[in-house]
Parts: sequence; structure tokens; C-alpha cells
Amino acid sequence: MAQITKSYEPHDVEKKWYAAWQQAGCFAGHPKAGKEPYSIVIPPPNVTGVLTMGHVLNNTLQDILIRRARLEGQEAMWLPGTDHAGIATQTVVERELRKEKKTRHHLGREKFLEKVWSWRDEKGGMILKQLQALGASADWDRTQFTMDPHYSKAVLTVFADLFAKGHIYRGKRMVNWCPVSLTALSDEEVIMKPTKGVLYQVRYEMVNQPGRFIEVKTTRPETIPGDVAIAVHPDDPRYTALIGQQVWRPLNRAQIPIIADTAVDKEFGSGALKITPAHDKVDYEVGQRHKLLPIDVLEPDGKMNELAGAELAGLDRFAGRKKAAELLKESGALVKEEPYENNVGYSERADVPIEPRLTWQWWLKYPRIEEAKTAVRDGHIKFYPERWSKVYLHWLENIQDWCISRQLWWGHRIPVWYQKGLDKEKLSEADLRDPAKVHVSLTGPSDPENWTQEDDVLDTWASSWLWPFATLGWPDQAAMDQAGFDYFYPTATLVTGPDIIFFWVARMIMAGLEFIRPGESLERRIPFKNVYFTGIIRDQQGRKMSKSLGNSPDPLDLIEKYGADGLRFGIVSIAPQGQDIRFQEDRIESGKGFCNKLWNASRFRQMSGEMADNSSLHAILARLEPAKFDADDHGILDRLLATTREVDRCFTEFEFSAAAQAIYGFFWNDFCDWYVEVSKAKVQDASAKANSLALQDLVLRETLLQLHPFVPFITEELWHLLGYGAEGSFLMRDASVEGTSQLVDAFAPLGVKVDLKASAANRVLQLSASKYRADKAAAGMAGVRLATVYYEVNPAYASYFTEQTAPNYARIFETNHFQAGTIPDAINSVTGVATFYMQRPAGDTAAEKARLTKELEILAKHIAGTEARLSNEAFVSKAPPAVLEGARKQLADQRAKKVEIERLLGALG
RNA sequence: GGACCUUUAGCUCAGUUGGUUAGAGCGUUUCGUUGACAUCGAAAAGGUCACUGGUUCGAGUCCAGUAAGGUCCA
Repeated sequence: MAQITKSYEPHDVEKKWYAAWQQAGCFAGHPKAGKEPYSIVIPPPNVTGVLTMGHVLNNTLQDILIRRARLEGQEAMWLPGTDHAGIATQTVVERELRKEKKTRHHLGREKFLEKVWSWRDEKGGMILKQLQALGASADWDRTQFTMDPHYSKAVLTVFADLFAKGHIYRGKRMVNWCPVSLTALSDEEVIMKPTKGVLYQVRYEMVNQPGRFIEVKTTRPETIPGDVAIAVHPDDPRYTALIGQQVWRPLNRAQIPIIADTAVDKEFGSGALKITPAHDKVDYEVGQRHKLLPIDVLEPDGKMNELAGAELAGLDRFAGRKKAAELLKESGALVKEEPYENNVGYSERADVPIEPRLTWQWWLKYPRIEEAKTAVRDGHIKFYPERWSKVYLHWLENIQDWCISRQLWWGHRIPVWYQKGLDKEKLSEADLRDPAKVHVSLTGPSDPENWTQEDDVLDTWASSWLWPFATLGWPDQAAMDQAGFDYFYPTATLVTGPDIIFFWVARMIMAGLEFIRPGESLERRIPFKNVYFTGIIRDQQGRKMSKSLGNSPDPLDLIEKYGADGLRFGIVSIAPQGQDIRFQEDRIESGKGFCNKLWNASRFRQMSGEMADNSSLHAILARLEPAKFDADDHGILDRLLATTREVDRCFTEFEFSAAAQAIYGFFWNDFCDWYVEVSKAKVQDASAKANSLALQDLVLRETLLQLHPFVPFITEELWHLLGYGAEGSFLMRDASVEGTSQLVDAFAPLGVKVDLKASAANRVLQLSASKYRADKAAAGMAGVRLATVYYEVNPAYASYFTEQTAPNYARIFETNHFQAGTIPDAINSVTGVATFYMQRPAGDTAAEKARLTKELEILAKHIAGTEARLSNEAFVSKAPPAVLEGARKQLADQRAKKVEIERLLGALG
């Protein structure tokens, strides 16, 4: 067996095992009769993406779930892939073109798309490689891309199907228009930001009463040429007489009517509102109600057009605003300007204010809204943390039709063809449904020369909402069979960020319900059973980590510095359920430190004695000698079972950081700092050695199993170095983790049973050691190794701290020798287990007295507190017996201790 | 405007159904180490649990309100 080196060097180990796992096909998931499936689909990162800390957290958690499922004997399958990311990817390639002073229009659609594809082949999907460096055990042979031919087929099939069902329509409506990307956006892609601007108060002169004005307030004077009316509230007494009259529009002067509409807020400004249907959603609706034709004064790129009037035409919208204000000022129409802050919608990608713009787009009426609510409300799909279900349900309550068309080239081109010669801007709903005029299919019309295909592509999310089943071969039965669709769908758990609850999670649920296993139960159609929402990783100042701020460390640098396992353990241990995470590099460092601890404890085991049969749990248990178990043995077994139980619980409740911390605490404190320290004496004792080492082997084995999902590389390496796994087998694939009850069941036939009393005594001994060392340090002898420590054991612990066992604790008590009995004029430490006497360095007893006196004071306070409680009639009569009993015992202990300390003080004189 | 989250040690955070003297990691200070690990060990200092009121024998924990910070939706 190979010698374990002095410190853990992750890099070679990581490379070695990742390659070996991959070569052995450990990541693959295949349907297996009699085995429970456990599947996860990755939230597909953008194909343009590079690994961020958010990805590290998200994918580490998925890998933990997948690896744990494997160890629990389930058939695990983690499906990876990337998203074509319409706008993002197109923007990247357009940016490269711009360097050559070209736009996509220079190339034309076909050539441009070729260029995007070659960009993708060359540079896209780098992020998947990075995930491998992190240790992700995804089934890479299944890697998917949302523009793969079969995936595209799924997307177009869904379009055609929803069109046929009447869920999809074409309409000229207000959309969120991005003047930079020149495309429509869905509501979800618009970010509202408080923006400082100016509120202009403008007066419109009455046509038939010159000199009389009606005033409105607006933040957008450049749209005044697009005004078609002034609206007031019908019940507003200030204006009732004016309704129906005409006013002069102050820019691009023309007569417009005063109309009455209940949408007007009487309280805002003067109570009168300018109506600009082409540039505001509410105004558009008002215009519709009053049959007013919109006047669009903007070009798609945000420049003013000739309808805005000669002075404004050609200006950018922001320059136009300035110019409009000047013109109003000159004409005397501008009454007042005041600073103003309001919420302005920004394009998520281009980060510029969007324009509400009237365009023809394709819209989707969501299917299965009610079922989607039921699925979550009734717990068929569980959200962790649960509170996000409220956000989800609220969105579904207020859901709006989805604008699914984008004026881009990169994406799934909408499978609609228009009969040549038709004006598609004038299609009625009836025309749309007339196959002679509009053709909708996957393959296109049989006489393509007579048709023109729709230019628009679909929103990227209109492909990713099919992810949980399009990646499993849907809609082709043969492909589904091959992918194991029937076995793996629905997937077990989705791990994602709450920021895409609407974009993705909700839509996937609706898509699954609509398209999968029609007519079957809800449970069979939902895409996943659990959704775990991660927190968002923030920097020290609490800001989101982002590329533009440059405040995100490169995960690959962190892997280089701390190892993939160190990074994984560090990030998981600081990620409590559902809370945002403030990133601290020192936590990653401590993740690495823990790996090193694990490594060295294993190394020490190897150095402590010959390795024996570790080939199975049973083999190790058979080496134990239960008859020889002492309090330490019972203690560590008890703690091992408690930790296993806690980790089991954490996995069922998705509390990953609690699981990591439970194992960390157990291994470092209970095992290394106590059990291994104590065993240093035992392995010198021929009769105790074998049992002690077997117990270490057991603890190490179980720890590696529990820890593997978190730190896969080092655990696999140690698994082999310590002889737990045979050559050619793998911890990650061939081992299985035992739950608490399974461990107990395995213990029983071999007579291994935890003595809880002994375990409790062991805990007291540990606390006593702490107390003793604290007293010793207080006496100025911290760390000093004493030749002899005398002790008088507390009768209650007489069987746990004896002449025979005392030497085991010599190292922990920093002494060479224990001697039963007392010595006069010594420092006394009263612990639970015993009173320990240490030779005083020299004469002075003042410090000692002061310490004991202080201790007595604190004790007196506690005694008073406990007495007060116990003499409280209400407490005694109402508290449950166990609590009452506890308080009584506590008082007895406190009093006994007081007597002892008083005795010691008396002895000091 | 509506909903949700957070507020506990210098920092980052735990704290299960209310029940002894509120914990951890990091940081700080002190001490220790010749054979697992200085990526180590031991100890100490450090908290009016944001505030106000209520329920209760008992509140960090439950309820109501207030304040500050944050997120989402309008």
C-alpha cells in the first residue's frame, strides 16, 4: 500500500481520479430495473458563459445530491448542457464583427449564422470543461445544446402544437423594445430601476378660449408630438366642462381633444394626463378605448422621426428630450421643471431604458396555469425554502401573455410561412388560422417558392422551458426510449437561483404539465419533485458578484489555490439554506485545511500500525472487540451514529451546510482532537491496539462515505490508500453509504452496541479536561508538561477514570504521570470527573485564591437563580417533570461543587 | 403601494417543537509542539440576541408594532 504523504496535494489527485472515473463510465446513468432513479437536469449555462462563483455553488450542490444518491444505491443521472442564449450570444459575435467595422446585415442572415455557429464550436461550452475541473459527475455523453437538431425539433413542435391549440397568436401590441438590441423583450427581461430625471409641467392652450390652458406633467416631453389627446377623470369637477373641447398640442402644433377616462389619477399633478398611445402602455389602452390612432415619433433605434416635427427629427431620444424642453420654453408652454425620480425599465442585456413600442409580435397564452399552481400549492412539487412558493403563486395569479418573438437571427426561427404577397402587418385572426394564407409546420410548405418565412426567432426561454424533457429525447419515441425518458422523468430535484423563478421554473412546470404524458396524473407530468433555491453570492460589501464590477474571484484560481475539494467544501459550508452568501475567501481556505486534516488523520492511521482487513463494513466490525470498549470507544461510536443521523436529516431537508458542518465538527473535534489523541497511548498497549485501530478504521470509512459528495477527490484517493476499495472499484460508483439504522443493524450481530452511559461519561471527561486545562492556564502553567498530577476521582466516575485508564489521558492533561491521591498546597481543579492537584510553581497562592473566589461567586449566582426557579410555585406546578427534574439535579450538582470549592479555599488558608 | 428576507461576539453566520450558564469558524491575546497535521494543539477575552409591548412558570425562539438594511412585484 502506498505511503501517504505529509500534506495533501490536490492537483494530481484530481486529474487522476477524474480521468479514471470518466474512463470507467462512472458518470453514466442508465435505467436499471429494481433501482430507484435519481435524476437532475443542470440549469444550462449560457454557451457564452464562464464559470462564476454562482455556478460553483449551484453545481457543487447538484453534484452533492447526485453523488449522495449514487452512494445510497439509486441510479443517478445528471444531465448537462448549455443554452444558446439568443441575445447574449448574438451580441458577442456582433461585437467581433464591429471590430471589422461590419454589422450582421453586411453578412446577411445565413452567413452571420454560420459565423455564430463557428464561434460556438470554437469557444462555446468552455464552462462545461470548467465544471469538470470542479469534479462535476455529470453524464457528459448526454450533453445537450438548446439548438441541437433534435432539441430544435422539440421547440418547433411545441410552437406548432400551441398554435394549433390557439394558445399562440400574433398581435400588434405594446412591447418592451430594446433600442440597442433592436428586439422585443418579455416583461421578465425588463429591470426596473429608480432613475433621476426631470418632471416637466407643460400647458396646452384651449382652442376656443385663447389664453386659457390645461396643464400636464410629463417626464418625456419629446413624445408630445405623439400626443393624441388630453385625458381627465370624468368625475373631476375641475374639468367636466372642458371634456370634448380641443386644445393645441404645443409641439408639432395640432388640435387634440380633451377626453374623459377613469384611468386618470386625479391626485397626480394637475389631474390631467397627456395621451401618447405609441409610447406608453396605459396611454395605449386609453387610446384604444377612445379609438385614437397612435402617432409613433420614434425609430426602432430610439431616434426621433419626422412625425416628431422638423426640429426634433433625427435626434436621439435623449437629445430630443432636451430639445423638446427648449422648444417648449421658447414658446412659453413650459410652466415649470423639477427634479424627479421614477422607476424606468431597463433592458436586462443592453442596460439601456427600454421603449414601450407598438409592434407586431407573437404571443403565448400560458397553458396549464391552474395546474401549475396546484402542483406547488398541494406539494407535488416542493420548494426549498418553502417561502418561494408564495412568490411563484403570486406571479401565476397575475400572469400576462408571454411575448415569445425576438427580432434576432440567433435562435429558433419561428416555423411560420406567409403566402407571398400577403401583408403580414394586416393579418386578422381569421387570416392567421387560414392555411391558405399562413402555413405553420416543422418542415415548411411543400411549395416554398410561394411562401416567405417569418423573420423572427423565439425567445431563448421558449426553448429552455422544455429542458427537462427535450433533453430526454422528447418528442421522438425512439430517442426517448434510448434516453430512458420513462425511467428518469420526472427528475428528482432542480437546483437553481430564485432570480429565475418566472423565467424558467414556472414555465418548465407549465410545459411539463402540458406536453408530457397527457391524461396522466399530475405527479407523472411535473418536470421535477423538488426545487432547491440557492442564495446569491455577494462580495464583502454585500454587492452581487458581477463581471462588470470585477468583484468575483475566478473559481479556477481558487481551485488552483485550494483544490477543487477545498473550494467545494468551503463554498458549501458558508451557504445556509436560502440565504444570500457573503463570500469570504478564508472559508475556502478552511475547506482546504479540512482536506488536509482528513489527509493527515488517515496518514496517522497508516503510521500507527499495520493496516488490516478494511474491505467491507462487516470486515471492520468483525475486527472490533466490544468486550474491550471503554468510554472513549462508546463515545466515538455514539457520536458517529449521531453524525450519521444528522447528515441523513440534512439531506432530506436540503440543509447542505449543516451537513458539512456536522461532519467537520465530528471529525475534527470528536475524532482527531480526542479519540485519536487518546488512542496514541492505546496503540502502545498490545491488548488495546487492535480494537482501537479497528475503530479508527470504522470512523474513517464512514467519514469518507459521508464526505464523498462534498469532497469527491480526496475521499476517493483515501478510500484506496486505506484499503477500503479493491483495485478497479470506485468509492463514487461501487460503495454505498449506510444510514444510521443500517449501521446499527450491521453492529448488532457482532455484539457492537453503544453504551450510552459510558458515552455520557466520556463527554463529561472531555469537559473536565477542558476545565482542568483552563484552571491550569489560569495558574500560569498553560502548556506546561507536569511530571505528576494527583487526582481524587468523583465516585460517580470511578469506573471511567481509573488507575488503568488514566495514562490514556496523560497527553490531553499535559502530564507524564497520574497518581491517585492528594498533595498538600497544590493547585486544585474541580472537574466533573475528579479533583486534580497540580504542584504550584512557587509559593504565591493569591492568584489561586482569586480564581477560586471568582468561581465561587459565579457559582453562587447560578445557585441563586436555580433556587429561585425551584421555589417559584408556578414553575413547580406547571413545568413538565423532565424540566423540573433537570433543574433539581442541576441544583444538587451546583451545591456539591460549591462545597468542594469552599473546602479547597479553606485549605489554602 | 404590496409581498418576502435580514438584524445574535470585531467579522461571517448557526441556534430544530419555547426549557440549565446563547454556540461555531475566522480574527485578537496568551501558552505549547523532537514521531499525523504550524494547513497543528490548548486556553482566554469578547454578546442589554435591533427596539417597544404582549402571551407564558419560562422568550434569541411565539404574537403585535417600530426602526434600519436588502430582494422581488407593481
